[in-house]
Formats: sequence, C-alpha cells, structure tokens
Amino acid sequence: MKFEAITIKDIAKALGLSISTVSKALRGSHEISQETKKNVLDYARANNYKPNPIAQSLKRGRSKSIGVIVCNIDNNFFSQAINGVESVARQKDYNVIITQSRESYEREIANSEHLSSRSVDGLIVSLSAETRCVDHLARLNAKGLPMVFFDRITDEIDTHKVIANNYRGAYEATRHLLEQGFRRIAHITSSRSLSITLERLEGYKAALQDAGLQPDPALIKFVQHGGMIQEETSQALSAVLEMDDRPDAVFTASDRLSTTTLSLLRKMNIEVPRQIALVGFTNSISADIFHPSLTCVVQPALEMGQLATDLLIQLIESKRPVTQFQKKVLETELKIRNSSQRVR
Amino acid sequence: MKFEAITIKDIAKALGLSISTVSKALRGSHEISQETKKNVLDYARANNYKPNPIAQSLKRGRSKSIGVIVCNIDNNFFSQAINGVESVARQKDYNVIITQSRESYEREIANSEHLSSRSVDGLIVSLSAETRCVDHLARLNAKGLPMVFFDRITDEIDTHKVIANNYRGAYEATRHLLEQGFRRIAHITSSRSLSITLERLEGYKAALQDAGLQPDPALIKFVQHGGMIQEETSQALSAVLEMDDRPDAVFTASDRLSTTTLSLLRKMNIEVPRQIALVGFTNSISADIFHPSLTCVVQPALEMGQLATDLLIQLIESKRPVTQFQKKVLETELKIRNSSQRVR
DNA sequence: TTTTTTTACGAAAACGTTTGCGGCGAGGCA
DNA sequence: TGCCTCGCCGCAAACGTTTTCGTAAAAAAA
Repeated sequence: MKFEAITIKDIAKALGLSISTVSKALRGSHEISQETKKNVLDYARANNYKPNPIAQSLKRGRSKSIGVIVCNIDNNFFSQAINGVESVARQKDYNVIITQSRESYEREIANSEHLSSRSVDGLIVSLSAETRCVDHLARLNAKGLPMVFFDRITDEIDTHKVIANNYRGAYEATRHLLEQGFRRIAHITSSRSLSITLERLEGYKAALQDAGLQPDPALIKFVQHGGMIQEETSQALSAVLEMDDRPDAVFTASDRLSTTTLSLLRKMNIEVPRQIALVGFTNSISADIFHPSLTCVVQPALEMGQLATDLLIQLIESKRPVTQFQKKVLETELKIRNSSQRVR
Repeated sequence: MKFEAITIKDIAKALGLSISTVSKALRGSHEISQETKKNVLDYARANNYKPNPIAQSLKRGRSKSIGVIVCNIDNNFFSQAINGVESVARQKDYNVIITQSRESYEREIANSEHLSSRSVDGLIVSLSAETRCVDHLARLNAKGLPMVFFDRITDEIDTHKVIANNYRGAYEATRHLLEQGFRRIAHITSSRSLSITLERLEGYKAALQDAGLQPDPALIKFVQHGGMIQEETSQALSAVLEMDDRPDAVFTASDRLSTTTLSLLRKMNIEVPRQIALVGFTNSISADIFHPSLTCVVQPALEMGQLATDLLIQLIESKRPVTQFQKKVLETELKIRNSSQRVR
C-alpha cells in the first residue's frame, strides 16, 4: 500500500537536469534561465508535482503546522474558535492539529509534548480546568516553541494572549439581572484555577457591590470540570437551591455549565424565569430556541480564534525574538432573552 | 527561534557508538547486546530523547497521521464524531488533521489534495453537500491512499463505510408522527446528492406508504447547503407553510436543519407542536431544553467516528491490499419529547 | 586578443532516521 | 592449527528536499 508521488528527482531525470537546478527553478531562483524555469514549471504542472512537505519540514526545520489544545471540541465556544483558527491557518498555508485535554491535566501534558515532538511550529492553548501548574508549557516555550493562549490563559508565561472581556461580560450580565429586580444571584462557575473563572467572578462581585449588595460566598459555587461531569454541576445547583434563603437568579459562567443548568432546572420542574432566573455564558447557536430562550453573554469565539492564530503565525515567522507581548481583549455581547425576565 | 532537540547523533557521540547502533538499540534490535541497549536506553531516557517524527515519516514513507474531511466542525454530529476519531487515533498513536469543506465542492477538493500531499496515511471523509462527482477522491484512492467514508458516503468508491441506519431512523421518526395522528408531514432535507438525503427520504416515504398515505412531492423540500445558509432553510420552510393544505408536521433531516427550523418557527410565532409538530435528526445535547423539547433521531456519532477510525487504521496497517470492504450500519435512537406530541 | 565579469548550471552536504550488508573478534568444532 | 559460526557493531545508502559552493561557458571589458 504505497502511495508514490512524483519527486524533484523524477523531473530532473525527465528533463536531463540536475536535482538542484530543478529545485531552484521551482522556487523561482534568479540563477536559473527563464527557459529552463519555464520547462521545469510546465513539466511540474503537467505532472501535478507537489513538493513533499515532510522532506521540506525535515530540511527547513519547520513543519508549517500549528497545534491546538482545548479542553473539548464538542462545545460551541471552542468549535467556533477552532473555526477561526482553521480559517486563518489555511489562508497562510498552515496545517492545524487539534487535540483535546478533556479538562485533564495529564492529557494536557501528553498533548503538548506530543505536539512539540511532532514538530509543530507553534501552539494555541486554552488551559484545562485541572491545570494548576504550567511548567510543561513554560518549558516548551523556554525552548523556543512559540505559543499563544486564548480564553483560559495564565500569567506565568509571557507571550501573546487573547481573551474576551470576561470581567465586563459578567458585570453586565449581573447588572442586567439586578436591573430586572433580582437580588439574590447565585454564581455557578468553573474551576478556581482558571483565569476565566476569576475574571468572571470579579465582574459578578463588582456588579453586586456597585448595586450596594454584599456578595455572599455561599452563593458562589465552583464546578471542578467546567460542567463536563454533569453530577458536579448538579451538586452545585442543588446546594444553592436547598438554601433557606434561596436565590432568585443564577448566573452560570460557561457554555456547558449554562446548558446543563437549564436542563437540570427543567428536570426539577423549576420554572425559569418565574421561580428562578438564569443568565449564562454560552456560544450556543440555539440559545434562542431554548425553553426559555436563554439570556447569555456571547464571546466573539471566531474572532478570538482568528486573532490568536494571527498572533501565533506572527510569532513563528518573526525573524528576531519577540519580547513585547500583547494581551488582546475582545468585547462580549449580552443577548437578552426570556430566561432573565422578571415575572410579576 | 529554533527549537532544538536531542538526536540520535548526539547519543551516538556521547556514548562513543555509531548512529546505526544507537538506532537499532532504541528499536530493540536483536543484533545489539543487552548492555549496549541498556546504556542507550538509559541515556535516551535521561536526556528525554524523542525520535523526530518528521525524519521517521520521510524514511518510512508513513506519517502516522490521518486526515479528516467534514463539512463543518461546528455541528454537534460532526464534533461528536471527531471526538470518536480522535480517541481511537490517539490510542493507536496517530495524529488527526481536521479540515472543513463548509459544504463546498472546491474546498473538499483542495482539502483532499492538501492532506494527501501532507502525506497523511489515510482519510476519513464525509462528503460535502455540493459534491456530485467524487473523482478527486477516487483518484487518490486508486493511487493507494486508504480512505473510509462515514455518514455522507458514495457508492462510486469501493472502500469501508460507516453510516447510521438512516432509513430506519427516518422511518421510525415518521411513523411516530403518524401514530400521533399527524397526516400531512413535510420533509425538509439536505442536498439531493447526499446519500443521507436519499436514505432518509426513502424511510420517510416508506413509513407514509405503510400507513396507507401517498407521499406528496410538494411536501418534500431540498435545501442545498444542508442548513448552513439560513436563507435557504427559511425559503423551504415558508414554501410548505404557505401551501393551501398546510402540513401539520415537519420532519427535518439534519442537525443544522432541525435547529434552524425550530428557530424559524418560533420567530414566525408558530406554536410547536400545537400548530405544527416537529421531529428532527440532531445530535444536539441540548435538545431537551429546546422550546419545545425536540423529538429527534440521534445518531451514534461517537461510535461512528471510532468505528471509521478503526477501519481506516486497519486498512493502513494491513500488509496486503484489502479487497473486501465493509459497510457498517449503526442504529439510531428516537428520543421522543414534546415537539411531536399531538395537542387536542 | 586577454582578462574579468556574468550567467547558468551541477556536485555535494545536510536535515534525522532506518536498514542491508560487511567486518571483526571470539568461541566452537574438527 | 585452521575453518566456520555467531554475536556485535559500523559503514553507507536512502527518504525528498534546500542550499552553499564550485565551475564551465558566454558576455563584457580591457
């Protein structure tokens, strides 16, 4: 089962030229005559010659591919972001290798090492919920592997970062609930170790405080695996629902968390928003057909993916070591729908 | 910005051995003494030696990577399927390179050629909605590139195929609507050229006929880009809704089509299922929180991805040319929810 | 004409592996 | 002692490129 393509050597033999001449002709070198160039190019086109990218990679020490590590591809936010990555990468002739950590620290390490040994030219990373230590990535970065973080970033590695304005998104979501008249707003969020968790938590707290309310720690629940394990979300939700002074609204901080919470509330026959209101962070394209339609903070996932890829390729192709890194913050959008409407 | 790792050559130099001895020791060859092997292995481990996969690819003519072509990763069915692909591939130490055709014939061709020139060892393909001719894939397959089709397959290329039992899925969905008392059931489906379209259409028709009803061609609408372009879906839906003898139920044949249809009905203020019932093909994990919760045919996406990958790797690693190909058909599951309940 | 420059090409090394083959020393056998 | 076998290892070619350098012949300058 061998798959053989035409090589430079074949062209050289066919045209009675040397390998190096053909190579140079193909790359348009000035030291080859117009006539020879034309001959080579014509022959190459006619025989559908495609340079072997593996040989090129070996020779050039670059593979023209970038690795992506996300927790989960089966998630609206990340699939949209990857869409963005893919579009930019393709346009600049890079391949994309996608891997999933599934919120596991172990798998994140394995993936990063595997990708680097596969000689990707750079990495686009969104950290797993379990990750507390980023040494595995710091090591690779120190060795010269360019990387860009997006969404779930870390302060410990100095490189480009792309995030949504999580603070503002959360602030506005919470303020919206407050404006609707809700007073006890629970916050169900992801693992404490994630940057997005902290940022969104701060936005939530600030909105409460600006409204003269004191954030109640009992109303803040951390879900270890970001909603991937339904049982965890269920426990967090039950905990706040069983409180004596039950909250009148919930603000969920991630995609999976939001849909799961809505689903659970429905199973418990708790009416949204009459008995409890809900605002979530989600990029689901179906949020408008949920029951009730879900008010949500939408992140510019596609743009984030594109921007991260742009920055990464910039890093990869930069002649001299880059020392000035940027942290791009893109605005979110609050889509107000029924799940947050006050019912009188 | 160079990223340099330790090579066989470094090990050889350090231990005063030849390159070939080191290589053989690392691969556990019998012609190397136990002692030397141990030395080499120990040194390699101590210095975190990782063979350069690019050099190995070049030498061995295999890249240990497989390419995937789907229309759209941002789609529940496909992201789940890719999940399956990734899990099996990873386990067998293959890389996965994912590309999207976005339902474009051109992009499908470009992707397949790009992947084959990237020397993937095999391809997992689900055809685009625009694709009518599969010569580009047939050519690659004839040249010896193993491939497995899933979901949207073709009869024109003889290789392994993995599909859901679309006929039965559609049959049961339609029968369910009939049992609920609906009589005029519209069918909104994808491009005529897709295998899934035909199979689901046949199931739909058969159920009607078995119930003594004659399928009405006017009730069957084909949407060219499988729901990717909302306007097309909107037109198809409007067409059936504006009929004098308006249908009392709709059966949508794909993921995006189903969510879009529900969304559109809602925007038109048409109550589901009171004014019109709906059953869809979808793998959305949120179908239970839709308004109304959506009765749907669920495909075993994960298993399909896993199976396709198993078969592909089998093909890739087979010593002798495979001539007997299988077509695996996995059962779907009908999840009955509110959108198909008869309201009296 | 002779010398210098330019043009156009080829030889060969290199990227990091794998692998067939040949060699060398030691031990076994006659 | 001579021959064969066998265990262990190194040499070198190969995978398909890119790139440096060398070198003919042709063109320009003297």
